[in-house]
Amino acid sequence: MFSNATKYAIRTVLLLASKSKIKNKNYIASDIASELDIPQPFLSKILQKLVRAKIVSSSKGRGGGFYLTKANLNKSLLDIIICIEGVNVLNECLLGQPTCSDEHPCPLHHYYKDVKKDLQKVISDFSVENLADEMFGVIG
Amino acid sequence: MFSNATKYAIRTVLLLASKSKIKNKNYIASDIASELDIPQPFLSKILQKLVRAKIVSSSKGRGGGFYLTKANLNKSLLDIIICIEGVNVLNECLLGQPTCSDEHPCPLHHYYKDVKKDLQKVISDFSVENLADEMFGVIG
DNA sequence: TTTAAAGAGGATATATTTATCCCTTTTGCA
DNA sequence: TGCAAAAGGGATAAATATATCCTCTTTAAA
Repeated sequence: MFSNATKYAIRTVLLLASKSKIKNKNYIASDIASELDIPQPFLSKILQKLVRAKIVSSSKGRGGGFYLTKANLNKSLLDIIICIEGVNVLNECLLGQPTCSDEHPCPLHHYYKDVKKDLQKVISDFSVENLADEMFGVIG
Repeated sequence: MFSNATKYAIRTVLLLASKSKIKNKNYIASDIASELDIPQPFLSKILQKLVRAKIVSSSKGRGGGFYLTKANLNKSLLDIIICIEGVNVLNECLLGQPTCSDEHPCPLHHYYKDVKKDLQKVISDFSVENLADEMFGVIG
C-alpha cells in the first residue's frame, strides 16, 4: 500500500504528536529510530523531507531534535503521504489504469470506489493531533 | 497498493477471461502486451508464473498462446495476488507494524479494519469468471 | 572558547522491482 | 522434413527504493 518510507514517516509523526501531548520534549533521530525500529540514517532522510515540508520542526545543535508545533499538529496524514510519495497513492486506480473513472472504470472500480472514499476521509479529515489524542483515549 | 507485476497479472487474466466469453481463442503474449500496454518480455515472465500456478493455461508452438480453462475461470483475484506478490498485501497493516490487531492496533487499525474487510470480500469472493461476466454486463 | 551533540545534506552502497536479451523447446504447417 | 511461430527460462541490465557513510554546520554547555 505505502512504501516503507511513508509508513516510517506516519509512525514518526504520530510518535512525535503523542509525545508532545505529554511534555514539550525534543526527540533526537536516533531515539525515534530505536523506538520505532527504523534504520536511523534512512529515518534521518525522511525527517529532512518532513522538515522541509513543514510537517515536522527541528532544532539543530546540542540539545536539538525534532518536535511538532501547533501548526504541525494540524497537518493531515494526506500531507505526510504526499510529502513522501509525491502523490496520493490512495487515490489511484487499483489496477494502475491511467483513466479509471465512473465513465471508464477498471474492472474493480465499482468495488473500490466506496472503499477509496472511506480511506480518503480518514487520511484527510483527521489531523495528526486528532489521531494522537485518540491514541491516548481523549476521543475514542 | 499492488506492484506493477500484480496489476499487469490481474488485467491480463481478466482480459483472457473476457475474451474466452466471446470465443475460444488463444492469445499470444505480444498481443496481450500491446492491447494492455505492458512491456512484452516482462509480461512473459508474469505469464510464466501464472501458468505455473495454474491460473492461466498455455500451449506452446505455432498457433499456441494463452487461454483460460473452466478451472482457471474459477480462480479468484486473491489467487492472482498471492501468485505474484507471495502474500496477500491487502491483509497487511497499513503502517507495516508486524503486530496489528484489535488488541494491539496501529493508529489506523480501527479505521482500516472495515475497509480491509470490504477489500478482502471483493478479491476472494469473486471469481475471475464473475468479474469477466460483469465487465460484459451479464450480472451488473 | 573549546568541545561534543545534534541536524543537514551530498555521495555512495545494497536490495528489489522492473525490464530486456538471448537461446532452447515445442509444435503446426508448407 | 524443414521452417517459422510460439512459450519456457536463464542471464543480464536499468530503474527505483532502501540503507549507509562521511563531512559540514549549528548550537548548548562545560
